[in-house]
Amino acid sequence: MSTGTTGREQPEAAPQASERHLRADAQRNRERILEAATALMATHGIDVPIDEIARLAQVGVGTVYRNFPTKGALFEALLMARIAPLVAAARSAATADDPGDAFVTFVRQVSDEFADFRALADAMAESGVDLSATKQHISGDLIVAVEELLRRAQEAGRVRPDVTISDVSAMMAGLSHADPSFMDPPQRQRCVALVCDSLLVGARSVLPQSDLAPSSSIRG
Amino acid sequence: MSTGTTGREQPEAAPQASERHLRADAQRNRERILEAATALMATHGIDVPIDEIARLAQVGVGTVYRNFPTKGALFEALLMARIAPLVAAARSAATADDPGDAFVTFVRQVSDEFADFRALADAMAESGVDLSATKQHISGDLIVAVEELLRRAQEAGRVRPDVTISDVSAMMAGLSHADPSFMDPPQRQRCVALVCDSLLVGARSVLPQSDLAPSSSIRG
DNA sequence: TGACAAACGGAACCATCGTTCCGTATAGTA
DNA sequence: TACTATACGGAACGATGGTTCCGTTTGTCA
Repeated sequence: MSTGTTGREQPEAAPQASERHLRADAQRNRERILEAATALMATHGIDVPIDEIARLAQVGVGTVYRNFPTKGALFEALLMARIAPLVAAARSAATADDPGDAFVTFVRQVSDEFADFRALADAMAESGVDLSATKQHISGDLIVAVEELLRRAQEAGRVRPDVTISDVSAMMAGLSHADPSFMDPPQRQRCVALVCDSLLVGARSVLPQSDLAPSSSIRG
Repeated sequence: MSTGTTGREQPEAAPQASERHLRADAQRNRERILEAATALMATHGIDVPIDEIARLAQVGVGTVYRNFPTKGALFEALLMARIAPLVAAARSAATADDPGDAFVTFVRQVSDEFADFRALADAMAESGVDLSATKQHISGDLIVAVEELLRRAQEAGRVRPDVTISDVSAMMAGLSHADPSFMDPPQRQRCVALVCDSLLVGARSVLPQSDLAPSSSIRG
């Protein structure tokens, strides 16, 4: 694994990752595996067994292991494919006209990604454990990008100046709990709004209505 | 154990076992098991193997299973012992002179409990799955108690009127991620403060200093 | 002290899951 | 068509962990 260091492993489908010529069936199977793994890890997270991925992809487990040396490697490949767009989004947000709005939009985007791909939330939850070099590198990029976004939003006076990148990371990790299995989308949006309210200067969002929460609160 | 409040524990798990007369060694072993399980689940969460609990308690696994029919039952017994004081705390907070402050104190208390007893955070995280009748009953009590506390704090004008009990539950579930394994205590306190800021009316806490997060936020 | 039910310990059992191995099938090519 | 490197499938392996079983030990009481 620590060979090469060309660093051009493209997780998504990775056609050029194989310099050598892949047989047609091998190419097709690789794509099927990535598809199946994406579908299952989206809903079931990291805990889905390799056997099930193989079955859904209609290949044997051996074929999965021929493409990815370990389950972790497969997991990581999918994860990187998910994180890369977030890095791009954070970078783009950092240069937006209104960094405050861009910050909020980015937080919502991350939460959406957690909901769409449970395995990402899993990775966020178990933050710190068994991160490979690649994963650390890319998620490092993410941190750097968010740091810049945060700085801009603070300079624009939209995000509280006493908030740190650690705070933002931690609050986002908290949001990773907002998976659809026990939280309906409106509730998740309410949480995002609340988290943003806590980070922004003088913000008080109008919380979206939730199905599950009939607010019979005190409002007369 | 910073949670204190009421230091008393109620290790009632197997109803019929507590009814009939227990042999002296059986009684001692039962206590040892509860002690060992508490210690291990506090740091390692629900994932600690029964064998390790038995070893620490210096008993065989069979003895563990004679006291608790399944691992889940043992887990649940410990959990209930942790939740009961929180229910009491919530009830007492609801009648406090300043329900706003009491609300904040309670949120902090829950977060402390998550940090002190990782298994509770695990349970909060996997919210909804395989809750037994007992567990549902007691955590139902907790919800009711927090609901009352929330209502009072809203009536006092301290908590935003548009916040629901679902919001509070969800935000607390998010805080359950704040386990010590990747978050130092000051960082956890910052998160609690941020969450409270999002729920309270016009609140903007002074965030406690974190070891890991030098507050050179806007970059000096 | 002797008898016996209660309790004990931990080997064994079973299910799950990641990973490996190897005999077989096939895409690509001459 | 025949040949072979490549790829395939899935049985088998090993580790882990929850649970059961049973021969042995021990507390209790007469």
